[in-house]
Amino acid sequence: MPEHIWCIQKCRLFEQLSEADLRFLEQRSRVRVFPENSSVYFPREAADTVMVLVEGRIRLYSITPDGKQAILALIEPGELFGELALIGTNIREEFAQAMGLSRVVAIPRDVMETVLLRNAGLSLAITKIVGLRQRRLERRLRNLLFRSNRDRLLALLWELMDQYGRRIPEGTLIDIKLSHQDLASLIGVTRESVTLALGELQLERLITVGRQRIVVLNEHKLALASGETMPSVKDDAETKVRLGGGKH
Amino acid sequence: MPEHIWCIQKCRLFEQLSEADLRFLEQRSRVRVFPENSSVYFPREAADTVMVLVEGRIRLYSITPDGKQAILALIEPGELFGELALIGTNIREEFAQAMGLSRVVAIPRDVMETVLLRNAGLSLAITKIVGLRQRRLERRLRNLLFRSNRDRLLALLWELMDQYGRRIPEGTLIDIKLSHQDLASLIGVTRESVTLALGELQLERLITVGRQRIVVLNEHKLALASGETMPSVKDDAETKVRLGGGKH
DNA sequence: ACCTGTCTGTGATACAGCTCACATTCCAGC
DNA sequence: GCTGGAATGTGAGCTGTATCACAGACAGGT
Repeated sequence: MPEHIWCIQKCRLFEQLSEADLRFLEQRSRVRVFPENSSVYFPREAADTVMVLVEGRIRLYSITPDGKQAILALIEPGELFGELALIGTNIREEFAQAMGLSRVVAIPRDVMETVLLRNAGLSLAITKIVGLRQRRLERRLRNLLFRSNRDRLLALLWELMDQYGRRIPEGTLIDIKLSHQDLASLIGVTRESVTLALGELQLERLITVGRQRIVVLNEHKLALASGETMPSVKDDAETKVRLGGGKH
Repeated sequence: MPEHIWCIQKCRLFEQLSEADLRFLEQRSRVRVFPENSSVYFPREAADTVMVLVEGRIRLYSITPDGKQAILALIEPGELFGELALIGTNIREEFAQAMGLSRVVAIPRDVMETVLLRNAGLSLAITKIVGLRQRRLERRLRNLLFRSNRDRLLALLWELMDQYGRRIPEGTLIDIKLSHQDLASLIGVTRESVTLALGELQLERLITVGRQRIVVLNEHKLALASGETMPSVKDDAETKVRLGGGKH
């Protein structure tokens, strides 16, 4: 009962649960610790637990046929992952790897389901979380489709700034250690291309780069460049019909 | 009370609701009909309703800065969409367009939330649906990252076969009308490239193509080619560590 | 049966990005 | 402090795709 409860309570998700439910969860779930770079789960492994990350950072990725790593998501403390165990899926589809020493609570599927059925509020909260993740995915998707190498990187920086940005005197520090290779794996380009593009952006005074360290000098310009601030819409019927090459 | 109830009940999602809740939903939501190619909603529009598609088909897409259409998802009857209204988001981020004459039930956010809070079961069901959609998105993401034009198309065909496949004598018909342009918009390549690649696949006797009509001749070969059947895992510690260019 | 607009097919050309092959810099751990 | 491995920087090809510019085929409406 000691750290379990602490871990679970720490996650704001569960704070609305009753004492009884908390204890129930606590008894049935297990805390596991993963050293840096160790694997939390693999594709094809049985997916019978939902995971909550307590501390550390998890990288979800898959491997393309030609051996390249494609990062699907980075999980932060307090976040849920492997939650697809909740839906019927019985095997995992990606790799999950600890990026630093990580502590994880694993909740069996049926336990989670029971608690959810008893707590409509929690259920709703989870729906919202999954929904949020979905929105992130959709954004990423549209930032990959049809976009140049450079634009993908800009969009990624924008996203990262949103999530990990921390104000410092010079500008906004992206407060997470990612190698060029990691960035590349996030947007589906080669490591060399990232190096190149980062160099260019630095020349343009948009950012400054150091080893695993990026500072955004001008948020506004980045926003513009990444196309993330939607243009002030002035869409009359005309515009709509012409847009895109599709059939309209 | 006439067709409303009918529409809502038809959607299996809601079949577990009590009479009272059904009536509540029915009173507060509105049915709307959209002619072919009309818009259901736009980016930046207020997102205060969750939509359920009763009949027709909806295309969710966004427009890239250089005017290309990127299709995020196709919605089928019985499916939920615009569900991000449920989470805090207050504006839509994509275009929703009717691909054929479509009938939609629009449920105000607060109504939906009320019903969800009263029905943990429904809540769980929705979580599962959103989860499913998420899995689709993740698959798509990894099928775009690092993959050649041809492989993207193969992966897409596989996905479409899964979803719209119908057995006919010659093989499996992909039972949905999509132009080459549509396919292109789904995988982020040009229309010409799709035409080319489809031609190749036809030469290889993998598929036969007609106007807005694709028949998969050999599912098994397609599965292999699309890389969707994971290779029989034989991952010892060795393999794991080397895989991908990342830092391990 | 027309005929108009959408869909499809095909080439010539340009260029962005990948590949491969290194040199260099940095940091962590002994 | 060294020093080995990871992270970064840079260049010379090559190749896959986008672009552009058409021409033909089909479908649905009048």
